[in-house]
Amino acid sequence: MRIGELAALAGVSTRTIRHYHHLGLLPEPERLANGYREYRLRDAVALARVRRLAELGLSLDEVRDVLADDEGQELREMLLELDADLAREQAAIAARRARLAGLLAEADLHPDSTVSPDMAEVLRGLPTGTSAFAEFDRELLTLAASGRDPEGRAEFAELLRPLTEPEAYARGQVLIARLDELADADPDDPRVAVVAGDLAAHLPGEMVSATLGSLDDTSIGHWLEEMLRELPAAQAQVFQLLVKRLRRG
Amino acid sequence: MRIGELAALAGVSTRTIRHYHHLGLLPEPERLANGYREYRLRDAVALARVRRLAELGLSLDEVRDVLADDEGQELREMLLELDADLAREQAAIAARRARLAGLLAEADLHPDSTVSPDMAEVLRGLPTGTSAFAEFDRELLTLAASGRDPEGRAEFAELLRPLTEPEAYARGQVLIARLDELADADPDDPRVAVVAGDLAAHLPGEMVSATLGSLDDTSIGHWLEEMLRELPAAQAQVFQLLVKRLRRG
DNA sequence: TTTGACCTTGACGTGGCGTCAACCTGTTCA
DNA sequence: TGAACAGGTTGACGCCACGTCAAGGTCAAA
Repeated sequence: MRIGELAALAGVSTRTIRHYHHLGLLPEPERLANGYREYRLRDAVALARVRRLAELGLSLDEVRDVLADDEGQELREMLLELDADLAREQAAIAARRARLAGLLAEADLHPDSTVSPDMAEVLRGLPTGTSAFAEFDRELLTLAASGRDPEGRAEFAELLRPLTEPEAYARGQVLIARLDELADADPDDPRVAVVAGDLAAHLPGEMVSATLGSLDDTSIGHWLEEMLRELPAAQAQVFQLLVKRLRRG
Repeated sequence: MRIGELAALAGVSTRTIRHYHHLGLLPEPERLANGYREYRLRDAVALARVRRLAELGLSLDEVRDVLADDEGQELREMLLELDADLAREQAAIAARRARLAGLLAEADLHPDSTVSPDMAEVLRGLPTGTSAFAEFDRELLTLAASGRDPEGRAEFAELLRPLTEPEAYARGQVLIARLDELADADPDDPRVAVVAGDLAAHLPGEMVSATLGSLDDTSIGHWLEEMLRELPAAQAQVFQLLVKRLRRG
């Protein structure tokens, strides 16, 4: 039997067979006078064994180990380990499909659909285009949300939900406008402290405590520092004062 | 923010970030005077988007397509396709785990456990070591079984089950011995036809019809021809006669 | 005689980075 | 001051299970 026949019989490519020879998974058979490999029944059986193990999901290295191992011990261990791997993979795929289902269920095809549906709703509360500060806020929130797992994002969106209600929404628009007015102001401008105070009053209590908790994580605190450097000095100062004020209670 | 900080923030390696720059998934940020990349908030947001899409299972090429696409149309298509892929993968993994469970449930750790449990039982009916013909038969059966899917193997083993019953088992041993005696015989030896006839009578009717059906497949017929060339001439002749006789009814 | 189907070896491509290597920069500690 | 150390830079190879050329040799059929 020549290599093409064996390949057709086993349902693999000739390249695959030669690959297995190269890896030592399959012994090289006799050669005919013209150099062609001449396969016999035992080669077909050996190839079928390799394929069965490979199709179970073992790597070719593992297949070699199993074949080299005369007792079934190693095989059993590998199969157990493999089953555990597959179970994990299965769970991961299920989780991904769940997220996908959530995204697909949303008819909303705005680019923001790459954040979770809940977050999309929150972000719509921010004015677009007109306000540099709102842009900053949007990015901060998007980033903060995307660092969490799906349920974490839902919780996060829940913390922010009070800001989407009509009354709070209107106050939020005003605050954003007042922050934008500080774009060119001095950090010592008296309006800075006032806005910081109003902002502190505006934010939902639960959100504040959750945020302060995570700010105690030094890496997140450091990261916020970095980000504030992108804001005009007075606006950054608002945030500094805000954090101080919130920490005090 | 430098690359290490961004990497820590996003939960990826610096290598990953540079890789995304290379692929054009992430714009190269400004450089500091020393050549270091200086990242800003928008880069962190962009990276988070790439990661979210990649973690959903899109390839990086697909991520690039989605990012380049301003409407959500392409994203929606990809997500649908992706979900179908994941569903297929899920089914494949479930099938593999089912096979694994079957193998693991068998306490039998003999090397033959790489064939299905049913087949292992059938193969135990063949004498080991003493008979070259039995060895051939074992290989043929193993190969024939391994070319099928799990339920196909179960059906196949079921066809062969009559041969494992005590009476048929004893007759089988005798037939194998008689075939071994033909190892050095001439193809025209009168015993050849006799053994072929007894063999035809011995094989289960359902197995015969199923086998003849598949032999009409030219590739399988050709394959059997190849395999018979490994047998001593008289034994091969037995098979040729057997097939002729069975075909006639 | 030519075509066409097969075979041979060898080498590069795939994806998503990990992991060197070889070098530069900037801070910190003795 | 110097040396260590923790960053950064580009570039190149490694991984896995083969797919896919490339550049030929072999053999049966038209």
